[in-house]
Amino acid sequence: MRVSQRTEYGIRAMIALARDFDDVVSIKELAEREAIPEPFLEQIMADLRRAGLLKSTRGPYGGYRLKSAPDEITVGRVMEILEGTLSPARCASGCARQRGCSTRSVLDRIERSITETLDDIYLKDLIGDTVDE
Amino acid sequence: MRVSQRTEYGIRAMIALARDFDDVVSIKELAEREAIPEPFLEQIMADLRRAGLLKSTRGPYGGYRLKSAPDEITVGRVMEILEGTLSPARCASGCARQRGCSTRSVLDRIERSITETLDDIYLKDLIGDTVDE
DNA sequence: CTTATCCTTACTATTTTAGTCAGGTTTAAA
DNA sequence: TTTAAACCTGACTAAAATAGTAAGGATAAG
Ligand code: FES
Ligand code: FES
Repeated sequence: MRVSQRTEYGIRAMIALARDFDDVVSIKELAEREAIPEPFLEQIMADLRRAGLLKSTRGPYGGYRLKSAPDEITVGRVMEILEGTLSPARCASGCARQRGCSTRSVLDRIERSITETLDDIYLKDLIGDTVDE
Repeated sequence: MRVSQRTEYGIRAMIALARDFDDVVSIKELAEREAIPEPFLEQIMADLRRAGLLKSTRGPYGGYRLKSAPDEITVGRVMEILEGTLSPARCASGCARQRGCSTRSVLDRIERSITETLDDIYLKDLIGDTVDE
């Protein structure tokens, strides 16, 4: 049940952008600062942009910035995008046997508690911390 | 962040044994009933036994049974054994940068809420459900 | 003694994750 | 208007984790 490296990188990048909310930061810069492989980060940022969390500017002096303020973006949303879902279940949410499936009822409870926890943590709450890796 | 097949099988097997608390059930029987590959289940059961959740009897008419009553075993304990840990963090709990690591603080919060949730669910609470796969 | 069962270790195959690469598109600035 | 710095995309490869298999030994009932 570990979180993927991809997600971890994404969270770190988002926190870094939250700290630098007024600036546009390039992937190159961000990758260096956070010690993340540049082309890998590029993919991650593209996903976060497509999901509507970032806006990008192309060309020289271009880069990324948060689309909303750090106190409007939850870690839950970031993780949901990067992990695909926050549910630990192995079968789709519309599974026919869902009703009455013991394992599923347990996994659904886990999902609810994760969601509740993460929807309460905003990027803003994390920018005070000193290390991000 | 999905749970492994191994863990899912393990939970199902434990629930099945909870239903049949008075009997000794062989792996063969259990594997058939729950549609789990027999030699794979064998490994899983051995882990649960080594961790102290099951007791086994060898030889003909042998098999497994729960070591404690279904109202004394939590799903949290079962999952902890099968997953190794309930923490989604990628680095060990003694990581040097743990203090002040933003990502870690988020992952630790997730772990706490998962643990709280799962330590409240006993096998007993699940034996009423009709389907287990 | 034979057979059913657990027990252990080692192996293989499959799937997922992590990361790379190549080449295209946009845009600021010289 | 050319150049270069950035984003953008999709396909590819490598590594790691997971799922599952195989082989053979140990124990105990009948
Ligand atoms: S098998 Fe799909 S919900 Fe349990
Ligand atoms: S790097 Fe180990 S706790 Fe964050």
